[in-house]
Amino acid sequence: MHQPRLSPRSPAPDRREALKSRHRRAIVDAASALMTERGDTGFTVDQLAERADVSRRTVFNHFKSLDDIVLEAFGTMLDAIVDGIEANLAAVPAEGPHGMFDGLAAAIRRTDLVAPITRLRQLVGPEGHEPAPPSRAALYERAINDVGARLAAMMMRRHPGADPLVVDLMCGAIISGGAVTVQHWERITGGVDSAESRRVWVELLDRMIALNRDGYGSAGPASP
Amino acid sequence: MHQPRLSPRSPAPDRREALKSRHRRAIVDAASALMTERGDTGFTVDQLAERADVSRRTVFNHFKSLDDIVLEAFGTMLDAIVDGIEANLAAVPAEGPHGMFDGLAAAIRRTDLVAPITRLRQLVGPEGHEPAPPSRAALYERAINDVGARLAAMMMRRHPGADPLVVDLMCGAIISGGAVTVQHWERITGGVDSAESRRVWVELLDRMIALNRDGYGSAGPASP
DNA sequence: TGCACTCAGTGCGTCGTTGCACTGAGTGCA
DNA sequence: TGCACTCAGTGCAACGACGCACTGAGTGCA
Repeated sequence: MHQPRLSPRSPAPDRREALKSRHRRAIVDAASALMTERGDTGFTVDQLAERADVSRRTVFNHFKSLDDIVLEAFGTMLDAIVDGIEANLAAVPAEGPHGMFDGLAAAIRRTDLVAPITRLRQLVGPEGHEPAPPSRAALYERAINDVGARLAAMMMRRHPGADPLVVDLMCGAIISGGAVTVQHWERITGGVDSAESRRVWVELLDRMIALNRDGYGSAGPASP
Repeated sequence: MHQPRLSPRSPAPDRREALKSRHRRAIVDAASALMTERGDTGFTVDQLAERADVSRRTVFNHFKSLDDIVLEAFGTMLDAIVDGIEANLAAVPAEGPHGMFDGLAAAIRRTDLVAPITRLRQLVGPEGHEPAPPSRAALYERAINDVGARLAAMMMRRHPGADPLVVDLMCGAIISGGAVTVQHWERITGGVDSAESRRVWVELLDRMIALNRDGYGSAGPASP
């Protein structure tokens, strides 16, 4: 069932709509609260329903699955990532045939991706669970895909004449690349913030951006 | 539909019951608030529903009529009257064949009936509406009857072996007599509190009690 | 006195919530 | 490896709230 996100400034037309919206909001807010308190997404439907003050059946009347709720609860966090990138896009004018990509790349260089992506990975799969169980990995994957989709929507708004396929692929690649880069950066530096670890981040990010800019055609090892 | 009064100390067994109780309570509380604010019972169902945050249909799902709600809202006030009488009953031991009546009479002499009955009449029918419209008069009548019923219930608890018919008649007579006495007292004194007006009250109350104690057989004018 | 209006109260159908019993996946343990 | 348990998710029916159109009583006015 299609659930449009309700704008806070458009009150529901009647009491039924209001109740429905209120319950949906309460469920998402409860999920956020439980994630914040526990530091992970491993709460049960019963705990969520109790916290939201609805029945567990009602939870599934509003959402298809627990993962859907968690993703919705991630919404604010994911929006913050995209909002940060968008703010930096405005600061850097992009020109020339690669303007869209170069502008995006410049904005990403200026945006803190480490903190939110690290936070996301912690919530979805706590330390010591490498590799994450398939269900947790799938949730993380969906969250990253969601950021890509939101980034694409934002880029389409800024470049209305752009090819939607290209924008979708580009944004998906950039965000997935960002996530992989964070992962490598953590392996190399242990996730510790320092002048050296920031240098490593810039290097890895530049490589990721360059590979995405120029393509992977010559990405393999040199032929003998 | 029978609606048992829910004790605050017995939470509803499930969410449906809880919701039902919550809405019923909200309706009664809203009626109390509106009566207090307006100084009368002349609010509309729409105003009540809005204040209680339910639909006007829901109001009639819980109560048969607006008057039923008003009476329910009077509950605290009416209970206070009976509680006051009961407290004074405990202070005066009643002995002898007329012990029950004499004890009740003594307690009533020590209880302030003027304030609550005056308050009740003001809420039900504001000044300048004498005689009150039939509908308002009916509401007042039901409220007075309700006090009588509560008083009878309390007296039965204190005198388990008493004849229920006698107790019902006695309590109804005493309370109705009290209301009539307040009315006469107001006509004579204008409702003003003073040493003289209190003397008049005691005189009228004594006459009412004596008539009820001894019956109305010789109540008419003396034969020539 | 008839008309227009307000408001209490109602019947009926829809909607969202809820209770309950159930299935199946995943997990831990003997 | 089989069993018992937990938990996500589901189908179904009942319940309470709600929306809506309606009726009738009461009221004020020309």
